[in-house]
Amino acid sequence: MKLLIIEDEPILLKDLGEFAGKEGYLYELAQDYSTAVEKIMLYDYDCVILDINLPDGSGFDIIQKLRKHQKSDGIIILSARDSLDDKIKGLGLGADDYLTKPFYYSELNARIKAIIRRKKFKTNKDILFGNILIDLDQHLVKVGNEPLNFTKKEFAILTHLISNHKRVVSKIALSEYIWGDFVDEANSFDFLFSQIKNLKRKLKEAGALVEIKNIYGVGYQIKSL
Amino acid sequence: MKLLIIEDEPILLKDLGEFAGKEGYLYELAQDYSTAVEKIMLYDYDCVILDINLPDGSGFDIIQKLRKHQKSDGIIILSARDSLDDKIKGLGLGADDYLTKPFYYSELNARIKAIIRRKKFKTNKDILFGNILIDLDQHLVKVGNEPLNFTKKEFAILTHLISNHKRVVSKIALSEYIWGDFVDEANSFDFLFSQIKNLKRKLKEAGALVEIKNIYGVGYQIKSL
DNA sequence: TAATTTATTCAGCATTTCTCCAAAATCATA
DNA sequence: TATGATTTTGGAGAAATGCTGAATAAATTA
Repeated sequence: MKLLIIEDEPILLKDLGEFAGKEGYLYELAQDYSTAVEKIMLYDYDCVILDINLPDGSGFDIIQKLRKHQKSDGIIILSARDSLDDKIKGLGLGADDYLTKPFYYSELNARIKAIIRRKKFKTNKDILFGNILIDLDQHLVKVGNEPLNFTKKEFAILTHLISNHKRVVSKIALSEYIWGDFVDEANSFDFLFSQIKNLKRKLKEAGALVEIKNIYGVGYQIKSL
Repeated sequence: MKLLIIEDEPILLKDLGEFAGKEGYLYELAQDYSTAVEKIMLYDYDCVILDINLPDGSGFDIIQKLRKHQKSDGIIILSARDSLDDKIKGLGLGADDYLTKPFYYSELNARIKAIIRRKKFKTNKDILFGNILIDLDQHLVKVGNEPLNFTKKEFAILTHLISNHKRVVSKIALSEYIWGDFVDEANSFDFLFSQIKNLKRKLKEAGALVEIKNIYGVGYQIKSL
């Protein structure tokens, strides 16, 4: 579950980052328009949180760029102005939701979760795969009826595999999703293997009816048994 | 599925090679203009990944040469400059897509797959031959409805035969396609025979309604039964 | 700050794929 | 049919890829 947070005001940006971390999201930060555009063009996020007023460009532009390039990232607009015009314009360009500063983090969080549910899993309900139940609201995974503790990265990998369960996710794509701009210096996927290992172990111990399958030389695919 | 990667910057070239290997492509590397031109004229690639700025010649030239000689290789341009002019010029000369550095490998990969689908198989959908379904996205082959595991080389041979199913593919052409500039000291096609052997076995075991036919002294042709 | 949890790194082991070889089978045609 | 060339087949060992457990580092929490 990965967010991109775009906000020029440094303190708010930092706070938003901390909020994201605490809530168990993976995230990247962008402080200006050009950084944001670069990141958006290069990679897929589950949800983009976007300040409309940036010093070096318009947030509306970013929305347009995303949609023009068929990116399906969720978009939540933050704006200081409580302007109905801005809201209409933003939603018209393809944003998914709108929040006026100041806002409560709980409010932001609720909207992020709603959007991710809708966009990434295309449902409004909890996500069920095999006997695995993902409760986005609580950032919780249940196997059968027992809650199971996953770390941030394990959770991210698991949900990413589940939302892409119809395809093989390559090691590179998975690594980029989890670790961001991924340079493979050591020519090794050791860190990915480690995460996958723990994920598999926990799933097995809990009796999950799913299998994370390796496709030799390519990547992984999750299957329900 | 074979790529030619043209890039003068050694580290990026190496990284691109590793990426290609990891994603399950066959590939060759060229570090300069003249090597690239030579390879392009001699062999066919499914997709050429091309840095526009080379020390000893222009990437635009390479595109022109390819198109002038009716080669149908897909072409993806890499460029450091985010110049609209370059993009327009490249696409005008016959390139298929464009990517600005830096880029994420998952993004590059998505574009390669889209191009190969369009160019090699002239379709945007999955490829169906006999009861064999090839899903390029997943690097997956289904026979009937059962997924079947092929190795990188088996997969490459199978798709190459299928995309050329209307003619006989010579042993030399197949070998060059799989093993690159293939020097045949012992005049032996042992490598190829080994691969064909396994390919045939897997297809047979899975009940595929195709036959890989040997044309004595020439090569192979795949036929649907 | 100390204690605890999470993430990364590494070396050794396991598995899968590739190469190479040799023997058997098949083919073309003299 | 006999002959040499070509193809098929089986399998051993090498190479590439993936997995595991333990040690260390980093981050988080108390």
